[in-house]
Formats: sequence, structure tokens, C-alpha cells
Amino acid sequence: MAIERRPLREQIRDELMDRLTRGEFAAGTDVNEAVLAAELGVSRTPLREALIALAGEGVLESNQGRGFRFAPVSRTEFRELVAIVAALESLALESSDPAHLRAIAPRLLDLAQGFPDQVATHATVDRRDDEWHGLLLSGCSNERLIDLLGRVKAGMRRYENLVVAEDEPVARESEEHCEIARRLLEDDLPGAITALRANWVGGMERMLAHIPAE
Amino acid sequence: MAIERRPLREQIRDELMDRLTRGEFAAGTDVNEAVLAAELGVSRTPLREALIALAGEGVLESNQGRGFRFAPVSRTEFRELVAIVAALESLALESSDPAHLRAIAPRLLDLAQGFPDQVATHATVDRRDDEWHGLLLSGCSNERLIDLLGRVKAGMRRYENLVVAEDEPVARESEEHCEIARRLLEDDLPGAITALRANWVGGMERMLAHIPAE
DNA sequence: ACTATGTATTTTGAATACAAAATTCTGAAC
DNA sequence: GTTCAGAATTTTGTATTCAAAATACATAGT
Repeated sequence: MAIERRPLREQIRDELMDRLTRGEFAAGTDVNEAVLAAELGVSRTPLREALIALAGEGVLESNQGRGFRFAPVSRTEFRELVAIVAALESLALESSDPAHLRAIAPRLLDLAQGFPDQVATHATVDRRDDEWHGLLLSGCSNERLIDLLGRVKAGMRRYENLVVAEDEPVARESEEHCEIARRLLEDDLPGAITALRANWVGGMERMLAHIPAE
Repeated sequence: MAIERRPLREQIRDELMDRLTRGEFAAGTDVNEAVLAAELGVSRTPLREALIALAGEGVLESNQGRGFRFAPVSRTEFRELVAIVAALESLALESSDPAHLRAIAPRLLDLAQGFPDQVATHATVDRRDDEWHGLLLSGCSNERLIDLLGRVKAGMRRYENLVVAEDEPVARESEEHCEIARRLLEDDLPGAITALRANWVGGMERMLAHIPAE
């Protein structure tokens, strides 16, 4: 038995993010604190603490007297978030040790090419993508930047379950990752950063069609 | 009479940030919730909510069973924060309407040159600097970016009260702001961004000496 | 049928209460 | 004097309670 020694609010936050990723919360719907707390088997106090933390990451919105609701999605906001993440990941690459980048490049290439299976659930695709970007940023020593990226990406998870299947875009994503990895292999950091930006812009455009007009 | 219709947690958060800016909280010291709540005339519940929000912005740290403490300062973290803010402000400039930038450039120049008074308290200098950067970013339509910048800068406030007076650096800061404004006047956005980055790097270096070694 | 108004119910925001940790204090042993 | 064990105290983390605001409902009037 693993005795959890983290505050409830953090465990609850993680559980809510899991459920969000699984698509259990629709954008725009409001949270009923009593119901959710009962469902989680905790009191409203740590639940509210978790909700406040998530509101700080843009996952939830709060209105005086009206409680919390899952932030509505919009194409505009998605574009904004992608621009931010692209800039932050670029910065992370810039401030990474070039030697380390060269060292992980082969593995990045492997991962990018590795899964040509057509039948992957959306969840697995996203998990792999996270893993790939995680490895890409593994050499960044800017801890605050890594932390910040995690928060901003949490705010983007709301969009991940909007897309259903698709096989062609996955191939494109894979090809773009290969391109980045190849640049890193050749020690072409500026080229890698450009390719990374293109990857985010490309991923954004592929996603945009799936976001309902507000 | 102004009826406050914002949640207590937000009012408390703002009040704590004010006090932090005034230097009333030393880095590394821990928060006594009961004492602070009594001082503010509220219960621990909304205070803790505010503390959790501030922890999300990096102003505070929390440890299970040990509560909250004001995050210690370090040169490393300051460098990290400056790199992040520089990147985000650059992005904000890039995604601003060039016409708007040209339009505000004269006012930016005015503000930068406007205050040659040697006897300015550190607080006023910081307020002016905030105002100047606020105007610089006023044309950025990326709301999430503006919001994020606010949060990251909140985490940087801990460093502002470390510096005591200085007059030469203020002149440098002013000169750098002029340079940025001039670039904008000439419609040289890449030049302005480069100058903006230089401004942050310069400000950082001037500050570094005042940060105690960890 | 529709709107408006007043009432009941739900739900949030904040205060209080309580239990479990962590800290401080005390004193004995060396 | 120092160090350790154990009790007393403080402080946190979570649950519960309470009041006020928001919502839903029902009734009367047009």
C-alpha cells in the first residue's frame, strides 16, 4: 500500500487533470463542488483548493457567486496557447546544452519513426507526443521554464480530446519530429528551433478544424 | 462606498502582493496562517486559497505539513525568470499590430526620457518601469500571453525590493527604453525586439550583484 | 401563453472545529 | 554541557457548519 504523503489538493488536481484528459469534463460546463467532492471521497475544502490551482492554469474559470466552470474552448485561445508554448519550447531548446541535444537526437529520431501503427487511440498518440517533447526538453536546466511549460500545457489539455482519430496528421507529426531530430543530429540548433516552431504551427492548424466556432 | 464584489481570496492575494512589493516579507521566511489571517481580519480559509494561488505563481512554496513560505531568491532563478519574461515580451511584441506600435512609440519615448530626477524611490522607479512595459505591450491581443506575463512577473517581484537606490543604472534603463522606442518609431520591429532582449539582460546583470549567493 | 414577483431550494463563500503532523520545551542520562 | 526521549504546544490539513448569494420554482396578473 502506497501511503500518499502529498496534500489532498495536489492529488485531487492530478485526478481532475486525468479525468479532463479522458474527456470526462466538457468545456464550458460548471463544477458542482458538493457532487464532485462526494464522488472523490473528500471534503469541499481540498477540492476547492485544487480548483483554485487549476483556475490559475487556465483550466477553469471562476465567477463570484457562481463557482467554477471548465473554461470554454475557442480557436482564438488555442492559437494564443500554441504561440506561447512554441516560444517557451524554443527558449528551452536555446538554453539546452548542445552536446546533450546531440546525444538525445538519435533517440528522438527513433521515437519519431518508431510507431507507424495506424490503429492508435488518440490518448496513446498524445502520450507519445508528450513523451517526445519531454525528452526534447530534458536537457533544459531552466527549472522555472520547465515548470511554466507544464502549467501552460495543462491549460491546453482541454483541446486534446476534441480530435477523434485521423491517421494522416499523425504521419505529418511524425515527419516533423524526424526533421527536428535530424537538425539536432547535425548540430543545427537554429534549424531545429525553426522546425519546432513549424511543428507547433502545423499541429495547431490540424487541430483548428476540430474546435467549434464560438 | 465601494462594495467589494470580488472573492476574498483575490483581495487577499493582491494585498499580499502589495506587502511583498513593499518588502514586508523576507524571502525564505514562512507564513503563519493564523497570525496573518488575524492581521488581515479574515479566516484561514480564504487566506489559504490566496496562498495556493500565489504558490502557483512561484511567489510561495509549500511543503506537506510545513505550510507555506516565501520562496527563497537565487541568482539562478532570477536568470531563469528574466529569460522567460524576455521571451514572452518578445513574443508579445511580435504579435502586436505594427501600426499600433508606431502609434505608441512617441509616448514610449516621452516616458523613457521624461523622468531624469535623481531622487526617485525604488518603488516609483519600479512603478514607472511597469507602466512603460505595460504600454509597450498594450497592443498585444494575445490575452493568455498578457495574463501569463502578469503571473511570471508576480514571481519576479520578490527581487525588486532587493536593490536599494542607484542612479547610474536608472539612466541606463532609460537609455535602453529610448532605444527600443526609437526602433519602433522607425518600424524596425526586429531591432526593437533585439533591444528589448538587451534591456532585460542588462537589467538582469545590474540586479544580479544585489542577490545574495545561495 | 407569457411575464413578473415572491418564495423555496440549491450552491457557493467564508468561518469554525477537529485531528494529525510538526515543532518546541523539559528533564534525565551521560 | 550535550544529547536524547517524551510530553506539551503550536501549526497545518481537512472536515464541518453557517450565512449569503444565486438559481429554480410556483403563483398571480395581464
